[in-house]
Amino acid sequence: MIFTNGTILDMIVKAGIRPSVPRLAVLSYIATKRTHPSADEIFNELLVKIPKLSLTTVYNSLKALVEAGLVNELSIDPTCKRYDLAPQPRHSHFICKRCGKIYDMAYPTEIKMACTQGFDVDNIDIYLQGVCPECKTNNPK
Amino acid sequence: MIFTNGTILDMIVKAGIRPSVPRLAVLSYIATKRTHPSADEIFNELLVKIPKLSLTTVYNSLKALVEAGLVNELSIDPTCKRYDLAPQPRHSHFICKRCGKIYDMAYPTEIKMACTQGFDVDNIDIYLQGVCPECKTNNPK
DNA sequence: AGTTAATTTAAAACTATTTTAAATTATGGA
DNA sequence: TCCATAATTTAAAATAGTTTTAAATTAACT
Repeated sequence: MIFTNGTILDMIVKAGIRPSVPRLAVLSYIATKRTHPSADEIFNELLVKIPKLSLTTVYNSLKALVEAGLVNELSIDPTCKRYDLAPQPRHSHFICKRCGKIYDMAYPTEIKMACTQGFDVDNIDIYLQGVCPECKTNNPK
Repeated sequence: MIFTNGTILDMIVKAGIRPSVPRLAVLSYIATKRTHPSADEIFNELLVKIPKLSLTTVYNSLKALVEAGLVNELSIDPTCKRYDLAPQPRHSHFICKRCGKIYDMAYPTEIKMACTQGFDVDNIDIYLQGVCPECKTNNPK
């Protein structure tokens, strides 16, 4: 088991889905790097270690991991879906409009959501946009 | 000027872009219906009144309106971009996971965002997911 | 070991969006 | 008003992300 460790394996097994090599590798990649990668990024990175991997398998694995509740799909990037490890402390996401990098940010200590009467709210995503510190110095407008 | 009224025309002129028929129609549609429509929805609805309209023109118009600050692009729907009238009181968006309809919701009276030091935050989008009142009664799981 | 079910794969299909280049329309000056 | 120029629209093709399909492979269970 090269691409993962006990924790990743445990997560998948406990979630009740089969711990195939691609699923372990995909979840491990998302959990280790914390880049909120796209399917394409995951595919290209894993291809180095798993030459037979196909992009469809990455999509399949992501679908299984999302359905199992191990991975969250972010829609912060208008060009493609991004993926984040689900069992994390609640947090917001920031996308830099210069470099496109996505950062974790603190979740508001309190959100006063008025007027949700009658709605069953399962989740609240908070997406911030702006310029990251790195781009402010290295990539000024 | 069939497809608009003084307000829509004024908005476009004041924003400094040319008030072409497609732009007036697109902005008018977004402003009148408040369905947070996709480019495709806008195209199909307007096609009835403007038979020569092309989908590319709708995309072009949306791009111009977004750049002019009159329209906001929402990424709440993972399948396609949705559009909302920009000069509105700040509000959140709710997407129903049963029917896909998007609702305006109140914006939090206060968001305590910690840890944004070093980041220039231009915008904060709040996307809620869950089940809308209508689906709770008419479309139970 | 053999059967069945799940997963992976490559290929093709699909959908949303963008690009291209030509045609049309609007604008501003002679 | 006419002409030149610039902006906009259009249809077609291209692109990009994702999904579907069906066959091949792999794992699980007798």
